[in-house]
Amino acid sequence: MNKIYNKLMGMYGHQGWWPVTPCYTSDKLKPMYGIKTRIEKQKLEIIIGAILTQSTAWKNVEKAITELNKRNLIDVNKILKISDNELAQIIRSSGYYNQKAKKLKNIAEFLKKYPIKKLENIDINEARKLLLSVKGIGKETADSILLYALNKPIFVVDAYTRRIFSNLGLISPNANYDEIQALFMNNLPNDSKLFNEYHALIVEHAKRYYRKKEDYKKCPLYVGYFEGKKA
DNA sequence: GCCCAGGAGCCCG
DNA sequence: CGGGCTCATGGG
Repeated sequence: MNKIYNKLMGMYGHQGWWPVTPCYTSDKLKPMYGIKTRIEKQKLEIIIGAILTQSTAWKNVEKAITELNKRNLIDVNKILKISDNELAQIIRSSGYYNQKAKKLKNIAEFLKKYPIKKLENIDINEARKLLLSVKGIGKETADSILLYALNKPIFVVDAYTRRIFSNLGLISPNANYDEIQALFMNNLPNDSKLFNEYHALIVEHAKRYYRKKEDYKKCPLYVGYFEGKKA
């Protein structure tokens, strides 16, 4: 696991996830990257983005987030105030917009009860359980929120992770979420910074080699892996 | 026109 | 517990 991480890092370098809209506060431009300097609104934007990107290309999500920002809707109370239908139209570009509008309402309601500041200070397992209780938030979205918005050390598993590592023969093609997550977390140091970069690198790598099945065999990791085995 | 995106819920065996 | 279906826009 560590070897592959180092190889990906060598190929693509620091990814600096999660991509967040820069934000002006007291005439100072907050940096786009660097989780420690993020302000509350940017953390909320990450949570919203994590929901909007479910089975959706990030490019379409960016447009929706831009529309939300234009209307100052990266705000729990405002999300609760706007009608489902209006919200759905604003996030239209992200697809599944009716479902996602409801999901945003659900998370906003949840955040009234458990504000981001509170979530940051509770135990990671407890926070995960709470997030999973929200309708529309499954394991991957919950873990993305924990890692990228709350800076908690947890490994995010997605379809790309399964594709790459089953192609390499390191997991079974139908391994479930928990198995895959355990494989990474049991073989890597418990470091949110590492988990952050690793997942981002997996996505970057998969976009290049794992969109079409016929490209899987061109994956440099695959080639390297089997060459290394031979040698 | 066809395929698939940084999934999740629900229903069904 | 796992497979199949639905949700929907936009880019290649």
